[in-house]
Amino acid sequence: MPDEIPKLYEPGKYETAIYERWLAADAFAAIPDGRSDRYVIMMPLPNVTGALHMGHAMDNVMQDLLVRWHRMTGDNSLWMPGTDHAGIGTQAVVEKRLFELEGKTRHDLGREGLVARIQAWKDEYQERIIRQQQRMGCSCDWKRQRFTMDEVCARAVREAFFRLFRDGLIYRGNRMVNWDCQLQTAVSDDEIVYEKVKGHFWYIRYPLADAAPGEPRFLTVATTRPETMLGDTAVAVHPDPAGELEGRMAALREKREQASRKEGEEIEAELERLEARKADVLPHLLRLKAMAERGATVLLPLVDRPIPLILDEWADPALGTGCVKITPAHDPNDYEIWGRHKDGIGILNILNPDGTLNAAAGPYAGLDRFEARRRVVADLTAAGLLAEVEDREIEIGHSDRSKTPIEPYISKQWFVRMGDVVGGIVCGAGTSNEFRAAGLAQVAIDAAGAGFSSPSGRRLTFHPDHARYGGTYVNWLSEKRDWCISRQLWWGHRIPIWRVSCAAPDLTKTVARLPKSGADDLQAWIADADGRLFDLQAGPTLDPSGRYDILVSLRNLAAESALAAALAAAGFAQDPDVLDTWFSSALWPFSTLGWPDPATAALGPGQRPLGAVAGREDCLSYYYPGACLVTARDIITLWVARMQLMGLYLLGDVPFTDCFIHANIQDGKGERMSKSKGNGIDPEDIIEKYGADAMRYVICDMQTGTQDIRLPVQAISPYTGEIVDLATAKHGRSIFSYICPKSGKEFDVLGTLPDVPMAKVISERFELGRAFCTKLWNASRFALMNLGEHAWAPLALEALGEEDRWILSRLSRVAGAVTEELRAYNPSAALGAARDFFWGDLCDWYLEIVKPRFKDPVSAPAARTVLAFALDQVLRLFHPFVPFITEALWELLGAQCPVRGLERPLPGSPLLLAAAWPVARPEWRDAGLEDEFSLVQAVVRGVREIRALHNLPPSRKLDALIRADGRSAEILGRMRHFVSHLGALSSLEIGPSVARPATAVSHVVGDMELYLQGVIDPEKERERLLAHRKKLVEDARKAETKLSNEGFIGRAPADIVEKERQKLKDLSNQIELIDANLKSL
RNA sequence: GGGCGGUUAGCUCAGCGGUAGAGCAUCGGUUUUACACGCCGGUGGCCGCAGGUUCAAAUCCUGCACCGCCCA
Repeated sequence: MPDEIPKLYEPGKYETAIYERWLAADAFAAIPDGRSDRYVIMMPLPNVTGALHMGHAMDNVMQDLLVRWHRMTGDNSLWMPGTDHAGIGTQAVVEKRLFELEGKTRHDLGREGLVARIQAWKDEYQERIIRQQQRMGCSCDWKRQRFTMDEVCARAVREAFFRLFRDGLIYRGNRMVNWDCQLQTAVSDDEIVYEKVKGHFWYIRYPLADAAPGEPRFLTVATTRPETMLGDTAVAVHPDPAGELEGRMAALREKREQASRKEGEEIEAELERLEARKADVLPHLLRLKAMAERGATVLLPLVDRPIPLILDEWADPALGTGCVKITPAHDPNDYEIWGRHKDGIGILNILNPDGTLNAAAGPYAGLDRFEARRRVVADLTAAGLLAEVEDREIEIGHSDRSKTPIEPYISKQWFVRMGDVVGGIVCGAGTSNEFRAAGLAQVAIDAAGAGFSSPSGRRLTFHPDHARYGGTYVNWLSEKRDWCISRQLWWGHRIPIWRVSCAAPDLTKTVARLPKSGADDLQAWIADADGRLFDLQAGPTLDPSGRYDILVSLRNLAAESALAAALAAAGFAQDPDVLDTWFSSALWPFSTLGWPDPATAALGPGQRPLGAVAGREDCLSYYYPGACLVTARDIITLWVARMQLMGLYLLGDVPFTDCFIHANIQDGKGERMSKSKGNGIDPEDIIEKYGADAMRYVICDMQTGTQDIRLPVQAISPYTGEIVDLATAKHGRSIFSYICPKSGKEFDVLGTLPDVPMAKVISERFELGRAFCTKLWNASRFALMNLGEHAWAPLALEALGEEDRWILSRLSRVAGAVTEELRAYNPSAALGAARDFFWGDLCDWYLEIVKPRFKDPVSAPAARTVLAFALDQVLRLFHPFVPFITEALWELLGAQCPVRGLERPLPGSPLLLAAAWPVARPEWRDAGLEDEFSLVQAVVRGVREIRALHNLPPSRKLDALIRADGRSAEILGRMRHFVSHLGALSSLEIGPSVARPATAVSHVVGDMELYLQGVIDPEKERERLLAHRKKLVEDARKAETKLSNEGFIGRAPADIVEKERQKLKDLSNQIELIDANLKSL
């Protein structure tokens, strides 16, 4: 049987079958049982926007590593998989395709039609994503797979929204958004592309309404968007222009002191410019400031609307005219200024959602925004109010989807109140974990602090650098900015609010029409324009001239079907918006487990039940809170923080206690890898070329700490099949296409050019992983070939050879080290420790030493027992990193050698996935023996070095003598057969008085000297000795310097000083020996 | 503009007070019956720059330069 094992491991032949065996055994299943140790990972749900790339592979492999390890340690382990509907992202790609392929907009399809299209897209990509994850080897419990819009998740979203709303933590208010006038929707910041375009800076003169004699009659403002003047509600000047200029200049003078010459010139020029402004502009600004202080007004041209002249530091006296127009409804900065001066200035929206001007624009109403600009400029020119026009390059944000310029636009949005609230909030209301907190953000901040105490006693820790990532988390949360949760989309969870707007006197009448039944499932508030909430009875106490909203939230679908019709009859309409995707993903750690009621969760066919079954707890109480969240840095604020505050608020406990932040993957140029940039790698391409384990191995090896990873990428030419380095290849006609250097033909890495073949993007870095798998395969193959018809029998440690005890000592050490490194979230170090043991100790030394024993009937059985045991442990240690190949070898080892162990048989397992994790055996540790072995290794390395230098192949046996005494002589004598065998020696003499034969070359190893006969090139030998001597002398000189330093002798710890003395002594001895050898050459 | 990182061998990265490391690449040697995707042995570093703290600095502190990321 072992003879049939092929020399090369071909992953493609094993991976699918092994994964299917795991699935058939339901080996990833997580079911509550009597174990109190449990390990829960909630997968950071990938978007269904597109397929996974290497960044996801990193994320998934890290999770699989942790969960497989914990499963082997005996924890009841759940890895919950799932996908995210990714509202804006998915709707955007589908709408974009719809337009490109069919020329249709979403309005042509209607809400239901579009949602059906997106659903189809989601089905396709969800399937693809799961396939990718399964090919990577992810050991998720697929029978718990969720999608954020599943019924079970939707119910949780609804319940969470209802509770927040009931507790007054949700409101509707104004917000400036990026508005796409063509698609008539708000778009997120990352969907805006900024382009430099040629534009103008228009200088407009505004008359001052009530200038006294000696006061200026005009002021000038500058703008790139003159039509927005129609929405101006103020003009601002700096409150202390003189002081500001002086301060600016003082700072520059100070900087000039230390600046380089070139910088100094620049600073000098700037100082001169400011000096000039003091003369030209400042007097004017000072007069304007005085006017502002007495409440002067500006008469807005073209519409003759009086607006106040105000004081605000945003108006920079060092720039432009020093005056700025304030258009709060159409500029984000101005909107902030409005926030600071709410009592003094108004806010005026002049745009309709389609980009035409509305009634507030007076005579310009109905014009398109671009036409309005032309008309405004023409009219200002005619009125003689256009002081100047300057050409200028402007950065303009364009919608990535419609390619039209984005407008800053005020709109009504829904918010979650993040700040502290009067009276605080109740967390975990109605649970045994109930406690009070100041507010949502604050409780999430507290949970990451050392002093946090909640009823559960758990808190959140980041790895591998809590100070850094905890800082990111706390800093962001500390802003306590309200969370905008509404999106003007059709794909997502509809906001469960019905509302009607009415005048204050009508409030009582409308409130009376609200349905009476099911009051527990209905929460209603009266809200004013700023989002302030009032009791339903508050109507008579409110400003009678105001308009108010009545907001109603229905708790669940049952309430909706019972009450929605009555609401509609009372004039209420459901809000058309959907919730931010992060709202549903924030609930992921418990919505997936059936919160608020696992017993009644609506699951898909074939899914595992969530409620209590046959004496077992329900899944929510068993698996919440989870253990670890695995993700990348950029998700800390978006998602980690939101999950924390939702978990704390709704369940009274952190959703997970540990958050492992892994690296991001960049390409060879340091750019973040993404498929849309053309530098992304599809994990399936790597798996096909190198194997899933090779990919996983390299990913684990790269995850060293907090450092992002550069992964240079290459393409496989579709013409020649050769590998093309994308960093150096010439581009074709697009930046995503390249020229194959051999064939001169063009290929494409994105698949966007229909007539150009697509190339797969890979990275040669994965060769390393493939080499490792081959090594593991072959070492196992060798073991299996030599284990023979091995009948297991117990073995006492004393019955073993020195090499046996040595490898067991090393094994015990490494089992502890791998575990420690995994605990410290250091996969690279864990893998490195296992690899060094396996490749270095086991393959390079132990296997080489025991080879002869397999032919010796006396010493073979012990060697076989130890080897089978070592291989068993190695496979277990590597399994979480490289699960497929180890599982395949486990089966072969089990067939060859079903019982393994030393003093007693190890507990077996048909599947390695379910086998027990190795534990360190302190009683096997033998530090003395390891030291002795190091000495033997040093001697063997000495022999090899001389062989290499003098071109003496191992086939040529050498005669060797070693001058050694005391302990060294004893050790070498005892292990002389290792030296003979590994050094390929024909004879070996060891002793204190061994003399150097005249024809021999000599090598100093510690306090010993090694003589090898039959070496002939004295010149090479001389060079080698001199080089060695040089290094020793250099080290000795350093040591001498140190030891002659009184500070060192006096202040360094005694053991350090002693070590240095010993070192110098050793070095001096070695130099003496080398000198003697040089002389005798 | 604010915050957080990074800069160590040709490349990708460890090390984070006590003699500069790994893998890949490179250069020799090696087809010895597990493995040439292997084995054996080399070469290669003012640890970004400038100051400081310390008996001792790649490691701690300050400043500068360059490169990233996040937020405005």
